[in-house]
Amino acid sequence: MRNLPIHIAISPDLYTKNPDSSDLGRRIVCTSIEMIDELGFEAFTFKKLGSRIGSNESSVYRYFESKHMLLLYLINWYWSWTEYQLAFAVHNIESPREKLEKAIRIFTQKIDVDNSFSHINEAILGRIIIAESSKAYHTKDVDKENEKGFYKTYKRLVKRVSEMILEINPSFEFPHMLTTTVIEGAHHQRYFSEHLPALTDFEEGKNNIVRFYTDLVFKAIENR
Amino acid sequence: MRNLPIHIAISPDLYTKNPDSSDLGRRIVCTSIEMIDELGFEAFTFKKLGSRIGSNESSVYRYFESKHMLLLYLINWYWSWTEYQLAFAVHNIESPREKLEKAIRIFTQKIDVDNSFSHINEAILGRIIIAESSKAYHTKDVDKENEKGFYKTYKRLVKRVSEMILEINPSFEFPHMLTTTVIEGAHHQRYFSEHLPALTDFEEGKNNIVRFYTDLVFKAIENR
DNA sequence: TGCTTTTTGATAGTATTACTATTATATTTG
DNA sequence: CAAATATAATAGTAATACTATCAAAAAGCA
Repeated sequence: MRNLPIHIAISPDLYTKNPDSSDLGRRIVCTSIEMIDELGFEAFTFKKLGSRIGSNESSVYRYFESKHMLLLYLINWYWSWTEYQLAFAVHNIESPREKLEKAIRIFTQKIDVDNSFSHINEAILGRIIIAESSKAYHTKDVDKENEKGFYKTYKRLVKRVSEMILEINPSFEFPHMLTTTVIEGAHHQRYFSEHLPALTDFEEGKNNIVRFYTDLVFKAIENR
Repeated sequence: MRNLPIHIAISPDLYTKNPDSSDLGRRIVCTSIEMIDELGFEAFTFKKLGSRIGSNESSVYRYFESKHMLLLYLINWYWSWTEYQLAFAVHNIESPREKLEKAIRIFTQKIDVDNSFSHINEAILGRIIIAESSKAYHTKDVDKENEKGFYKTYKRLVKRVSEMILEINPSFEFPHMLTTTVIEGAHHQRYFSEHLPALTDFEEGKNNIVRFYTDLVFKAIENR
């Protein structure tokens, strides 16, 4: 997938004006990624963002209704991008086990920059997803927002991986649980490894997160 | 453990004045649990809490420095309570496998009220832990707060379960990862089952969450 | 080129939040 | 009963998460 100019389409429900349609919009997105990473989501404001990009608050509001909608946009962008990574990784691979192994690696390995999408730094965005994405759905509005389709990118990805699992073992009862356990779990382990190391068994360069979850999945779907 | 007046001690670093030392303090804690559950953590304020308990904002601030510290207090209370549940459940049990199985059940089953602690409703508190607890450590201050010991109750619990795992298989490489994967994972599944069912395989009354994670753990620690 | 439409920028304003500070009034304790 | 302590009431502050308005700049196009 490297260096191919693939375009990631985001549902118009997630923005007021498409940030990909103007230079200002793209600067809003890429600078917001930097700033959320630097300041954390709570300390990040549209006012600060506006002044950093040499514009102002009201211009940002013309693209995104709220901070929260911007976060949802970023999350959906990230999962769409991951979906492409996944599609590319399993392309032309026959073996269902090999396909699943590649998928697990994508979710559990360190997130790397992908040159295909110039203005977005996926490594930084990955850190935001790890640290902030749960705040997007742990809200009193989840149900309403779920109906509006704000989480559909993630759900589609989970469905895709679940199908890979069923390809290997069609009688496995819990493919969705296993998939979300791996995706969310890997994020936790990455976060813990940096901030709460007592909660993990991370060791630099030993690929423990990938190894742990790969082993976990293949043992789980085995018919004893 | 039912109906025994066990006392849960919380580190004084987590409060300004011990809420367990006065009637007002206990009302602050138990009413805050109700209100966070009703309103969600972001919409919950000390002002609203003060007026609900027939007191006011400034009185609440005398017990807790901030909303965030109150959340940390609740989280530590919850994990201490879970630690008691765990100790009680494995007491007098010889078999390491049976002990671990009981532990997994405690983390994955539906949270139930425990009559031992009159003023706190553990079932509601459990919902708060599931929906809000990740907000406590996904902050720019994690490292500082970790040094101050604000997460030590949770870390101690994870350590305890990790030791149970190692009792069964001393050569298992990732006991902490496995433990946090189960605890955090089970919380996610409970949340998803209510709000994002496409992400899980929950079915009422079929005990899928307990079954899934029990199976996952025992297969994972097996030496193939 | 001029003219219109659209996009952006600047300023102002609002309600609410997350506090702090002060002081008066209860309540407890010695 | 006095002194100490706990609580309640009020006021105030800086910041946040927006909304509204309007002028200036840029883009589209005849």
